[in-house]
Amino acid sequence: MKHLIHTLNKAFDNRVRLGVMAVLMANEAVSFNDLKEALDLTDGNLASHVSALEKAGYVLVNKQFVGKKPNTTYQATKEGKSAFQDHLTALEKLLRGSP
Amino acid sequence: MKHLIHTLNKAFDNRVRLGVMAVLMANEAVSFNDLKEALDLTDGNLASHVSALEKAGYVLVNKQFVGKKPNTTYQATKEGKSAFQDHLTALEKLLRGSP
DNA sequence: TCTACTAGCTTTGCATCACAAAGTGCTCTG
DNA sequence: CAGAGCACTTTGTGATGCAAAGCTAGTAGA
Repeated sequence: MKHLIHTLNKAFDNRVRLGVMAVLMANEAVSFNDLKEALDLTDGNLASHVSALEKAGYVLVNKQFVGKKPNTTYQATKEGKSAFQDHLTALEKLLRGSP
Repeated sequence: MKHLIHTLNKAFDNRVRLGVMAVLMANEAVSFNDLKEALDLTDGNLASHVSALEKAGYVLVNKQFVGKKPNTTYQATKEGKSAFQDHLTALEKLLRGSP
């Protein structure tokens, strides 16, 4: 008997990735440093989680120069947004105890 | 700058433990086998997660005999319920993007 | 040109964790 | 006595989280 918990997306089962997605749902594009400060993470830590989300096709990476400085921004893909929504509704269903 | 994600309870940051707590919030007492079937887990897997929650003081273990068969039931402690509620509200705040 | 600095990673290393499968000890049933 | 059910515990393997250090490319200052 398959339970709801098995439908939760493994890509989001981590607090940092939840935070990243939450920020990216609320803001169109967010820079590396803004994300890092917003979530209070070390850069390596953030980089690894973001790259995991990128590999999953859930975030889009945009490397460019702003003035003379490199600037990488991230945004959620359409897939990412809907997968995240699905994850949230599954979570809610699970937590409201209504199978 | 501390972010909400750092206030999420580590004891609950796993899908199985979320499921266990959700079931225990909805039902006063649940037996080992019922939990195992409800969540579709192997017994070893369930046992380890439940014992983690027990060590955290979030679930209460009740060993007894029903007729002649051993029967272990679990229930959420008061601490467990309130910690879980806190976790959920933190989650919601995080996901609704309203700091 | 030498040095320092920033942004954004990648690598390393360690500790933790999830999970399945197998094993254990107990009791009851046939 | 054999077998089965309950509730674990142990074992083993592979994935994960995380911090810290290292690295690279470009820029700015002296």
